[in-house]
Amino acid sequence: MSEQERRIPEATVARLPVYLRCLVELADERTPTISSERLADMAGVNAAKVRKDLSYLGSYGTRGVGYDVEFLLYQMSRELGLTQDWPVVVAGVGNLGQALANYGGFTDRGFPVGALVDVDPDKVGTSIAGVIVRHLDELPELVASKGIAIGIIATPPTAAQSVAEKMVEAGIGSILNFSPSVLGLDPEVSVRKVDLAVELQILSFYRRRADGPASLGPDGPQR
Amino acid sequence: MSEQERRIPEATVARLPVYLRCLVELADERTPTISSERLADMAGVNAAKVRKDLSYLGSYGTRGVGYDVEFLLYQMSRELGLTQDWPVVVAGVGNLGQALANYGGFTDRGFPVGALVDVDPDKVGTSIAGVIVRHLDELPELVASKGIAIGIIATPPTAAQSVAEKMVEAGIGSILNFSPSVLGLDPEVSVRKVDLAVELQILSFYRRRADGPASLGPDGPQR
DNA sequence: GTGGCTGTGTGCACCCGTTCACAAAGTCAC
DNA sequence: GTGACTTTGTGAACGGGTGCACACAGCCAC
Ligand SMILES: NC(=O)c1ccc[n+]([C@@H]2O[C@H](COP(=O)([O-])OP(=O)(O)OC[C@H]3O[C@@H](n4cnc5c(N)ncnc54)[C@H](O)[C@@H]3O)[C@@H](O)[C@H]2O)c1
Ligand SMILES: NC(=O)c1ccc[n+]([C@@H]2O[C@H](COP(=O)([O-])OP(=O)(O)OC[C@H]3O[C@@H](n4cnc5c(N)ncnc54)[C@H](O)[C@@H]3O)[C@@H](O)[C@H]2O)c1
Repeated sequence: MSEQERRIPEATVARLPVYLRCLVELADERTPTISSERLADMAGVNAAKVRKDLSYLGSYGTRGVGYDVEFLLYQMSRELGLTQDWPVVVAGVGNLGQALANYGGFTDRGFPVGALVDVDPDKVGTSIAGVIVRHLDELPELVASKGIAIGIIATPPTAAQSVAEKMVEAGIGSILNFSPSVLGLDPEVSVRKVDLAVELQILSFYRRRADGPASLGPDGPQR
Repeated sequence: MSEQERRIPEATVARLPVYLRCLVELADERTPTISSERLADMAGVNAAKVRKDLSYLGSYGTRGVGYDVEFLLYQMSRELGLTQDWPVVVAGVGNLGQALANYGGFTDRGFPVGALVDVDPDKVGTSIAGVIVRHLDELPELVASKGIAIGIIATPPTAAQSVAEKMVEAGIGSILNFSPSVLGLDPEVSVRKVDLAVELQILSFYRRRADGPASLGPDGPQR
């Protein structure tokens, strides 16, 4: 696995953020190195999988020792594009949108809330977590001026498709969709969907089956 | 594929709720039948996949015609265990917990909020969406009296593991975890995790790669 | 009834991802 | 320097999921 341009498998990409969080934790407690075995435990996956996943980033381990936490943390952040901030815009500041806007965890991880938009005149102009809610129509200017890269959809499902299209028009190329609706967009645009009702229904399925196999999460086994 | 006990693949289970939502939409607009092709379009998947998925439920289609919407809806609801309600408890009524409690979409889909629990004395005793917040310690009685089947964790990550254990002790067998923490529980317990920061980081990865392949969602391609 | 048409159900080949197992690389004690 | 020990990196086997392709079931028109 030399220094060529490796293509990282989809499944691995989905696990990198989990490893990343483990590494942050380890770095916080000043652990200098970590073996694939222990990291696997923390992340709830198989050790061989950890090694294979990490090997896509490069041969950063030391045989007989493990991985240098700080170094791996840096390499992984770089690979995930987390060496820079990615401001997000939240569309729809209802129940969920407000919770997202008030949540500090995103900003901490490099995803500051650059803008909030809604169409409700009662909401436009109000301020949430220090950010003033703007009208959806101002999206293009907001995206341009704040350097917004990611759009989060927290509108009712009926509005989702049109909001998504406006985001794409405004230059956004990555969308996280919380509404239970299937978006039809240019395949160039990266879309991820979080559908809470779907999660509950999957749990319901396994429950009904008198405890079938422990369910798997979005991206592999969970613990 | 006779009337024997079919084992439905994990990947199929994750898609059934998506089909279900499409069917509900179709039923609402009084569409009598639907072809795999059209349903595939609506769900954003491949038509052959739809047919194979549906075939696990039984041979409910009519060749040359398609599937009877109402009938399929019923069969699928039954298979997903949605012919009954599954009350949920939300642990942690902060930003996210309150948004969840206020959200009507769960109750509509058969997942009423049976209880809310927290440990903050300022929150215990208050009422959210008509449900009084109780102390975490009351979980066992609440689970028993309200027939709660599913636990939703919306506490800070540090509390997640201990809350999860208390849920399991109280008799809960299915958990939806919103905190960014890896839970270690009896494999009998079904756990699903929704980690918003992970989703954003995955988007960040593909964005950095100057628009790699459109990302895939939790369970397959998305649109 | 017959023929034509539409769309299901599924066999099959392929691909991606997982896991095992082990050689090689590196560390450390002496 | 040598040897024992630890842990990586990866080849190879396996398993599950996807999507093509097509036989054939069922409907409709006449
Ligand atoms: N609240 C939850 O816990 C929760 C859980 C699961 C899913 N969801 C989904 O998230 C979405 C939002 O849920 P919610 O509870 O926050 O709903 P909500 O009704 O509280 O808020 C929706 C907000 O979107 C705004 N809006 C409507 N049309 C818009 C448009 N075209 N552009 C911009 N904003 C617009 C509304 O003014 C409102 O402020 C829904 O699709 C819902 O299904 C929410
Ligand atoms: N708010 C969001 O939009 C958002 C987004 C992504 C992830 N999350 C995750 O969801 C979780 C909750 O986020 P939040 O923003 O609502 O946090 P929050 O701090 O607003 O609320 C947490 C609540 O949990 C309660 N709590 C603490 N310990 C508890 C315990 N042992 N048992 C029961 N309740 C307890 C607190 O009293 C508080 O009410 C966090 O893990 C966070 O990382 C939240």
